[in-house]
This record gives sequence, structure tokens and C-alpha cells, in this order.
Amino acid sequence: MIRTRIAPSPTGDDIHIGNLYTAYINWAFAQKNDGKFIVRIEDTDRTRLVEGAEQKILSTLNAYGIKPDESVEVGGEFGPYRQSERLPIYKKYAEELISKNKAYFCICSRERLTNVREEMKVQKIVPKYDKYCLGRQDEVKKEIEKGIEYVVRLNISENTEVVFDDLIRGEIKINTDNLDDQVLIKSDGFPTYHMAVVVDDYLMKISHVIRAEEWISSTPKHILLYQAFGWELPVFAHLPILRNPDKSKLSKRKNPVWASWYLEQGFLPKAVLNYLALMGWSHPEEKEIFDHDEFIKEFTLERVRAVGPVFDVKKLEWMNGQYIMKIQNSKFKIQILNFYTDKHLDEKIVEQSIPLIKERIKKLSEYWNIAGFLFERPENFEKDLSEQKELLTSVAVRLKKVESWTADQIGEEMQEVAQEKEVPFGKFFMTIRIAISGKKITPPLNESMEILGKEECVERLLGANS
RNA sequence: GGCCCCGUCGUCUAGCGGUUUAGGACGCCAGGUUCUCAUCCUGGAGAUCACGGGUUCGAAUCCCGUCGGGGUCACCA
Repeated sequence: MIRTRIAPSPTGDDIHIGNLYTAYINWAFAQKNDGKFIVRIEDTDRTRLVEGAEQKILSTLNAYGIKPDESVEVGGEFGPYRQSERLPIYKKYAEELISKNKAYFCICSRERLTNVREEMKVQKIVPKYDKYCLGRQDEVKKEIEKGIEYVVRLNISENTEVVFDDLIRGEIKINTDNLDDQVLIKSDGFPTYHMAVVVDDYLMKISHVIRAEEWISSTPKHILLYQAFGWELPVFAHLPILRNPDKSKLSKRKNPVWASWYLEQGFLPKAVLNYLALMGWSHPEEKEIFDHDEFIKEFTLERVRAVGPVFDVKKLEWMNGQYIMKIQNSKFKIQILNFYTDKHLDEKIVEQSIPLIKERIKKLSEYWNIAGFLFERPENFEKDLSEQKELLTSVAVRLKKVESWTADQIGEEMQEVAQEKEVPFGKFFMTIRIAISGKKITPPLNESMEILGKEECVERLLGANS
């Protein structure tokens, strides 16, 4: 049974777009193999915990349509799925390690720790804990009984090669001399990430650990833990990390990173996910636009490249535009209505406007800019119309007489006026366009005027710039 | 700095020893359609496959080195 997971930490405003990427891959991989996808909340850092973050992460994931088979919300047989509720479990396993001499208590002060590391840095050797407490465990235990704060450390043996096979990168080898005696249980009694992730992945029967590249260097620590327990290893696969344009790790200082931001901008969930699918992976037939089913069908970890791709919002916008063009008009109407709930848009007008703007916007947030004039009279005009009053008046007079108010008819009438007045079409229609919408760039004019209705158009033509 | 990962057009990528004058997509430029914009169509610029050595009849593709980029070195995940 294939079981994958993502393990977000509620330490930010929302789920990071890079985590959404990891989530999509994990989810798709589980789907492909008739497996299960689990969301586990890793809330062991009490100092960085952000109120409401867990809920936000879960709801954003849901908004993107990535539904876990097991999680704090839907439950499952391997719960609890929140690490802060699993403390006794970690404690038990830590004790097991201690009894097997694979781990030990440490009561060194932070001052001593930094001093030791500083000293090692000066000597140009890998700064790490010097195992001082390991050699005096009886003494340490007595101190602990008296109430001194302590941590539990993994006892890593020296000069040993840890080798693992990464499904994306092949064999990766690291010597334990580069590894610190990792803290397993912190002084507040909470496990560290390394402890919790291994215990939980084991207990939750995670078969494939698919996570970002930044975890490669801690994977040996995890493997050592699995070995200390005598547990079978999961398969590891480290995905490339998404980059800023300057190639550094995608960060909020240089890029919008919260997954919900993209939704707020009017990107469609499926378009974002489709774009993300193309990060480091490509369709065997080089297709760029494909839905979940096709991705699930074609995705393989072996095809993932190990290079860190730059997240290109421009291409995302193009892709979103592609999705918008393909979306059903009735569905699109609802999307727009939902996106602009605060404006209480007239549903009928939205519906009529859709064929006009569908090929013109790349995200929902552009709708108001291009179609707002259908709902409100323009207050500003991008071109001065004071010299055009006579022309606008004659157009208004002419249109007043039109009986069948259709785009074609409106267009014909206006063309006739333009010819009578000997005004070139380009200039003529731009003047009307500005009078009607206030803008130089608009959806097709005749159709827009049809939507606005005769009376409104005539009033706008007469009232423009007056 | 140590360790680890990576290196094909500006960006996302195809390529897995010969079919490649290195293909596609985004973006960019030009033209066409058009009352604006967009869509659509056509064309174009853009990568000596980081560099240097090998291996081979033959290398973007395999090996080594150099350089460059990134990640990681916490009682954070």
C-alpha cells in the first residue's frame, strides 16, 4: 500500500506555495497508486506557533481541491494527526532508544553549547556537540532527578557512511562525521522535527517520503533513527525547491509565497496546480495543459528533474488565461460573482459580459478593470472629449432612434454617422469608446453598448465630459 | 567554510551515444486579421548544451576536474 503525506507546520500565515507543490505531487502519486494521502500537522515548535495557521492551511488545501484521505479533519486509523497530541508516543520511543544506548540525556547549557561550537569553528572542524554528557550519564540522571532541564540526544557513531537511494537523485552518501548528535526531545518535552517525523512516518506506515530538497541533509539523521529502532526505511524522493528569479529559495521577501494569495489574485486552483506540475516535471508528450486525471496517469517520480526551477508568474498568468478561455460560461459567471461578492454585481450583466471578456483577462482580478464600466458610469476619461461634444451629440441623437438595440444595428448606425461626419473609423470609435467606458481599452464596443442599453448609452454620450 | 544537490535559449523544459543545422512552451520582436485591447494565424531573434580534459569511429548525452548556482550545518521545521 502506497502511503504519502505532507507535514505542514502552522508557523506562518498560510501554506507556502512550495508546500502546495509538494502536496500536489504527494497527492497525485498516492492517487496514481491507489494509495492514501495524509496531512499531518507538525506543531512541535511552540515558540513559532501561529494562531489560526493550521485552519488556514487546511482550508487553502481544500480550496485547491487537494483532499487528504487522513488528517486532523477527516480522521483516520493512524491518528491523532496533530503531533502536539502524540507526546506520550514520542516519549515512549525516546525511552526505548535510551534503554538501547542509542540515545542519551544531555543537560549542557546553551552557553556551553555555543562555546563548544565556536571553539570548533575556530579550529575549522565541523561544529557539533562534543558528547560531553554521554560520558557522565549517571551524574546527568541525578541532576535530572533534582529537576534540571534536559534534552535527549541521538548517539551518532563516528565515521560511518550513511547511504540512501533517492528516487529522483540516485545514491546519496554522507559521512556521520558531518552530523551532530541530534536533539530528539527538547527541554519542553516536545520532540524535534527529526524525532517526530521518523516516529510518525513509521507509525502511519508512510511508504514514500516525498519532500523538498532542503531535507536532503537531514535525511541521514532520519535513517540513523530508523536503524536505531530497527525499522524498515521508506522510499525517499527529494523534489527540487522552487526558486525566486535570482535562483534563491522561493521566499516571501522576493515573491508572493502564500498559496491563498494566488487565489485572491483570481488564479484558478487548477491552473496553479497545472503550472506547479510543470516545475521539474514534464509530460511525456510535452503537453503543457492537462487536468488532474491526466497528471495522475502520467506522473512518475523518475521523470522529475533535480534542478530548482524558477517560479515564473508570467507563465502562470498565461496558463490561467488558457484555463479561463476553456471554462464554461455559466461556471465562469459564478466564479466572477464569488470573486466580487462585495460589489454585488448584477448577475445578468455579468453573464452577458462573459463572452466579451473571456479572451481578454488572465485572472479574475482583471475583470473589474475591463468590465467595470458595464456596472458604473465612468468618472474619469482617459482622453479629453471636450472638443467632441458635437460629434457625441449627433451619435446620441442617431442612436435614440434605433429600434432594434443590437450590437450589429448599433455598429451600422455609428458607422453611418462616422461617414456622414467624415471622421475616420479609428478616431471615431475611440471617441465613442471613451465616452461610454472612460477607457481606451475595452471589450468590443457594439456589444458592450448593447448590454448597457439604449438609454444608458445615450445618456453617457451626452453627459461625457460635461 | 564543511557536507550535500544541481548546471540545455531570459524563464519552464524535450533530449537519455549517431534520425539534431539542439525541438517545444512562456516572454520578447515583426507582420496579418481588427473601430481599441485581447484572441487567432504567420514569421523572427534567442542555447558554441557552464568551462576544460578524457572515453568513443561518433557526446548535450558516459567519466574526471574546474568554475558557477542552490541547499544545509539550532532545544526551527
